[in-house]
Amino acid sequence: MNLRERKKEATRRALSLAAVELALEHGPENVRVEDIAAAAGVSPRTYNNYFSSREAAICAVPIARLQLLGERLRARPAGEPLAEACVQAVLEHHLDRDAPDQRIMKMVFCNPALHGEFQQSFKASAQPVVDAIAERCGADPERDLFPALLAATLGTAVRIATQHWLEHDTGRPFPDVLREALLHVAPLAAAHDRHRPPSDDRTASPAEPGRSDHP
Amino acid sequence: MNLRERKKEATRRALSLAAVELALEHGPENVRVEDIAAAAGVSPRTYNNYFSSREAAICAVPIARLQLLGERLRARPAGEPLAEACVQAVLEHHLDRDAPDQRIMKMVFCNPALHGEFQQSFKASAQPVVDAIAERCGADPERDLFPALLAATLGTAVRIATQHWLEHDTGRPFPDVLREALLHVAPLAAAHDRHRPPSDDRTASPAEPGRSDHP
DNA sequence: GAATGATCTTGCGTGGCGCGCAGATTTTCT
DNA sequence: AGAAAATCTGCGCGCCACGCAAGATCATTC
Repeated sequence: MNLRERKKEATRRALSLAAVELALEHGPENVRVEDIAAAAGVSPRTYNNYFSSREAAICAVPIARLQLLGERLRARPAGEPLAEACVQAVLEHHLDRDAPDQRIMKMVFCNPALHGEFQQSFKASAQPVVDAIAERCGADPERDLFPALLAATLGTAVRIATQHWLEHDTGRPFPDVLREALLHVAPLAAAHDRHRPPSDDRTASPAEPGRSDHP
Repeated sequence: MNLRERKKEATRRALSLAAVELALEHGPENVRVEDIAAAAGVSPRTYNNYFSSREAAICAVPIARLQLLGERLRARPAGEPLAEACVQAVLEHHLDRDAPDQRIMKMVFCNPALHGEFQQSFKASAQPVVDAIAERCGADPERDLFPALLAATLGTAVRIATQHWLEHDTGRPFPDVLREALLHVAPLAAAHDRHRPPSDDRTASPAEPGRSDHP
């Protein structure tokens, strides 16, 4: 890779990292482009060469992780039902590191501009996830809308879990809430499995949504 | 109702209608606040007393219809399974009038700023839908996250159907695509029914997602 | 290793937006 | 009718995205 390209990627990274940092600290509305640029050590005009808005800079961080989710999904054992694979991959993806992501997600989901940018970037960058799903259930992501639908629904589950966890602050830990949301949407994948069993194992639906009484 | 309140609502309506009209004609980016205000016959400053952004003004139109969806859902026969009720209500809701809504949805879902504003407004204004779902399955929308999750997932299905229909332009009519997307997410509701059967009828899952070969 | 061409950065100017403020205007209440 | 409350509007400020063109930096070729 060129020095040029490395530098470019470095400033891009510095910019989005600075944007997230400042947004987390002062709130996304109270951060000026000027500050982000200064924190990354470039001119404000240069900032605009990389991102066309504060929102895009902030969302670049969680969006970049979507590629990882695709890999996690592919890494699930081949015989595993689609629903189980999705639930586990998403859980892993949100709980491995001590996750600054949780604070970021909160911020993104609570701000209209951020949320919009995220959705838009999601549509563009969730292709790895869509492809992984499509591969797993032998569908053509171009003709069949199921893979995109499942990917989007998983995103919805994460979003609703986050919002529910933030607003109705019961004492439940976030992983619990996220897991419940994922188990609720799992039948969507399970139903698809039931039409084309992944291998020869089609005993029972792999995951049953737990009623809100937690263990 | 006061003269004052009627006038206020009238200008609000005029503003959002003008915003949608102009956005559809020239594209949402090529419409200035000044134009919207002029089209509605008020000062630009007044526009900002009603909506804090172009996006909010445009989204006010489809958001207002969400209340109607809630009513449609309640109007479904009491014995009907949740999944079937949801599918039918959403289909009705998108296909009754010749629907300028379709063009509006296209515009909203393709623009990041609009989409974000829509999601945010959705969260606030989908309460009628959430409540209707909660009532139908005897859940407390405050404690149980299932109603909000189902409502959001239905929204996701509409969105994905719209985007899929717009981008991969196969010759299929939109209602077909929408119906397929809804049938795909129906198992989410069906699974919940299976835990608490709505009445005494728990024979079969009410809707099976059709494979992509259309009739 | 130096020259040339491609690419990136930066300063400046322009057009637009969101909103606080305060005076004029309209509506409501007594 | 007159006082009080709510609303509309013009003005000004700070912020932002972006086009343009000059300078700085890197890649490639000889």
